[in-house]
Amino acid sequence: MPPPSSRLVSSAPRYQQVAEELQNAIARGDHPVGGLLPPEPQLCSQFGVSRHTLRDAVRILCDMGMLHRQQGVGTRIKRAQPQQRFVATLDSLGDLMQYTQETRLNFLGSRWLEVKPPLSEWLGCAPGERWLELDTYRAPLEEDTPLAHMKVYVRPECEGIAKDIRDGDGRAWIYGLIEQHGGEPILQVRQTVSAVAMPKESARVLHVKGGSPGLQVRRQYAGADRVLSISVNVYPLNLFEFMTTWRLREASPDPLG
Amino acid sequence: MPPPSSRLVSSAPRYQQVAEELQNAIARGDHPVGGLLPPEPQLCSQFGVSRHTLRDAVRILCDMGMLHRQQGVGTRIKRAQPQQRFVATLDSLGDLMQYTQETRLNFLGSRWLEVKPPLSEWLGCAPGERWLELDTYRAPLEEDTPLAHMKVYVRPECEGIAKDIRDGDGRAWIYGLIEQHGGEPILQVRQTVSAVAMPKESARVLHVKGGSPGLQVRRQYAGADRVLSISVNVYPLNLFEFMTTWRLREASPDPLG
DNA sequence: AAGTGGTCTAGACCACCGA
DNA sequence: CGGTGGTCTAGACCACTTA
Repeated sequence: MPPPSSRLVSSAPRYQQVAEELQNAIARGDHPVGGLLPPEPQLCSQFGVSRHTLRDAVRILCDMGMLHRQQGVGTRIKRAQPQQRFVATLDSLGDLMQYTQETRLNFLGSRWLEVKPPLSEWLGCAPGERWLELDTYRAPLEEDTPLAHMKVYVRPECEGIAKDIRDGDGRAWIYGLIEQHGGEPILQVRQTVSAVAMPKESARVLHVKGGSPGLQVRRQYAGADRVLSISVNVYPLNLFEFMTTWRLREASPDPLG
Repeated sequence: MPPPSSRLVSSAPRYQQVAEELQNAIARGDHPVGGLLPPEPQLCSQFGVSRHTLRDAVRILCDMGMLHRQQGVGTRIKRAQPQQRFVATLDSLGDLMQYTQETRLNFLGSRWLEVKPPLSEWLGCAPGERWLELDTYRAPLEEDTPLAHMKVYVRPECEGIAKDIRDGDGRAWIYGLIEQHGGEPILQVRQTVSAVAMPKESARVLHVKGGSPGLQVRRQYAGADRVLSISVNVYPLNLFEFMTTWRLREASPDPLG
């Protein structure tokens, strides 16, 4: 077997070359979407590489979402083109609550309620279930001008959160409290941003006119198989922007650090 | 060498165990942040695994952003805790313009302007530069009720975009047009969502009252070293929600498919 | 039972970096 | 130059799926 280099053009590692050739073959339609790739041993001999090298190549295409490997079955072609081109990352949800550091969470009250649509849909539960509603607002550390009105809905077993917020130092972090009281890790967060006409209740808290423009940010915190909690934030005009940066997946990993 | 299993508790693959042990060691401070991990051969004997298995383990921690490998130097500890816990992905920006399929982009007009703040900041250029402003709106395919008012700002060399939109079939896709005319791939998209009081101009286009609540979605399309274009969308109340789902990085890759 | 991908080993050579 | 991580091979056994 000749050494892997000694080619003319290619200086790229063999597994990258194989990945590229495979990608081209799939894009060309040699392997139809939905079908199975030939077994690894066959591909190995076809490309003249060891199984390990081939698997490194296949891994790349899996990461790009084109292939899906399943033990005992085979490698299925999911897409002819790479998906997930853009990726956004969060450092442990720090960005989601970016200004937690400079603000304080204040307790207004809490009450039990039987949820109705659309709340029940947001919670992923049947109408009529009992959840605890926490009424809070967020303000700068030294002032008391509210920046946001927030309602949080938690399951009965997380009732203790209310006390933590009421008696805490205001540095509480909904995300952490949920994991702590629910005893279940948060695996997924879904965030929905929309425009709202300021509801009366929020308007009163935020000292703005009812019906004036506002931003509603709804966050759904989910565990393995159920919604653990949701929060609904309302921000007045000009006080809040939500920014997300998407990077090309292939691009160098975070040039900023 | 005993077979890799025959332990009591662990059924997880050895490389995952090693990754976990390494992660714990780093979290404990055995290997200080900023320092170098012991060389791979040493770690191999320490964990009693082959170099390949060890490298699989190290790869996991690299993916979690805790380690950084550099050929000829070593493996440096970047963080004691995993970063980038949550990840959101976009399928080639399909979600960003999710309803492109069902709507049409309509041309209203275009004009040259010398940009001023805040536009110049959004464009990442000096005030006074000349950009082309495209005025457009988006409506359902069969109707003409506008769903969104959109302004797009492009560099002079992308002037042709105006013609494409005006004379096109309305299925044009800003993202694609920019890459096509600019001759430069888009590497990053930054999206900023905020509440707005409906500007007069948008209000007229959207047939709503000026000053009524609206959602502004600003998108900055950037190439390798400069902003290629930005678009500013304004949506009326109740017609648009922006949703993002963040998943735990370690979680299984997209249970929904 | 046969065939798939998943894991692991032992050993080799290379490209790169810093002293 | 010596040591690092990067790549690659040949071969082995295992876990899983399907029939």
